[in-house]
Amino acid sequence: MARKTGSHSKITGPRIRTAALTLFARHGYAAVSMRQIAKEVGVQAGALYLYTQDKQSLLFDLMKSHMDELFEALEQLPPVDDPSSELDAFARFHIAFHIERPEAVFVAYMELRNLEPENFTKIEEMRRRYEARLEDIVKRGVEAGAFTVADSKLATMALIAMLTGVNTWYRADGRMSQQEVADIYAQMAMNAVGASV
Amino acid sequence: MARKTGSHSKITGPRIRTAALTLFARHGYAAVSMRQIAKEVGVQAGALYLYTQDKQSLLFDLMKSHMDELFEALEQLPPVDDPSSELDAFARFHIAFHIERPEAVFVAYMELRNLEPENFTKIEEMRRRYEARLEDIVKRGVEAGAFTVADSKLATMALIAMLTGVNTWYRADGRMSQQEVADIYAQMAMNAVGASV
DNA sequence: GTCTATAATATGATAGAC
DNA sequence: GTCTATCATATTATAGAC
Repeated sequence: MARKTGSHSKITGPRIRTAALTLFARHGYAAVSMRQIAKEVGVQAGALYLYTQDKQSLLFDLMKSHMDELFEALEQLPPVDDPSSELDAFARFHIAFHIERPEAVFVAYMELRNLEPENFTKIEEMRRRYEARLEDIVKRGVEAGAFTVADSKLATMALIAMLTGVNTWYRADGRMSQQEVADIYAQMAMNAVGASV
Repeated sequence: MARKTGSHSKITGPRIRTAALTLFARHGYAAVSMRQIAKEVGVQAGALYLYTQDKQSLLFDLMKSHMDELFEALEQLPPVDDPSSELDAFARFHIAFHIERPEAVFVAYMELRNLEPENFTKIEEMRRRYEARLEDIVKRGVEAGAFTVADSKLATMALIAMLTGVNTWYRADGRMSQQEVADIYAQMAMNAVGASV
């Protein structure tokens, strides 16, 4: 496996992805040109096509990787017994995961409409699956008499929106630590479904 | 004030705004061309510039109008005495207002990053003012002993995110009426801040 | 693996005819 | 008030040199 002079395939690929993620998050997919991405990486525009089939693939791969990471991390959650502990753990997990990668979260949500139909379907399906995980917890809590909600589906959507909303205002250099934020939001999530803590 | 044949200034202006709003919501500001908007309206691209200074003004005017309408509607809310009733009324107002104009809400949030700096500042200031109205309610509720929250600012952000989240899934032809949704969400909002209903 | 050059096309905005 | 034509520029993506 001889390496040619000037070859950087192991490093350039990830740098392109990082630059694209940052630029897409800041200006939006449609507003960012391949030349901007190339400039950020320090290569010419043509070189990008050695690492991605086209601009759309670049976006899709970023969103797909984000969702893959989300599920991978979710599987690491230690199992707990009662629904209240489950919801508490999920809330804390969701906040920790999302707060740590604001750009990816932003792109995953904001750029859905810029995905071509079949790519959109794939990402939507993954998002649906993730929400179903939370809905399961809510439903089990209701069945066990631990939660009081008028509608499990609506409660699930309300919880997801509330928890993900942290990303709109949280700053690492703000007045609160990630831990404090997670504590407070987990409590509000529990309250929202009428759980006693 | 003679009117020339073929003059439609009274009707074309609003139609341009409507078309732009729909297209911006569906595809994003950066992805929509002036020619697309013109085609939707049924005029040539050049004619758009009789009604808007440029593409950026078109976006800003849409967002500004949306925020103006929001405040106008908020002022119509009948005053109530206790903080619990105030929060209940605000939650119902917020959902009703946002659920009725999904495109404007979507654009107002998603296209913030495509506003030029001074336009961005103006819209952000209005958004901040709206959030402050809710924060006031939360704070008064805490002082009155009606709510139990760890932090008023975080509770406010959590409530706004939860309530606005309705727009991500609500469809007029769905299984629930707007009234049912408002009832359920208002209840969850009250729960979240530990209010007894 | 990266560059330069370029094809093919789209863009925002304006000028001038009607 | 609207249209056609156009300017000046930017876009994605590819071909071929090194």
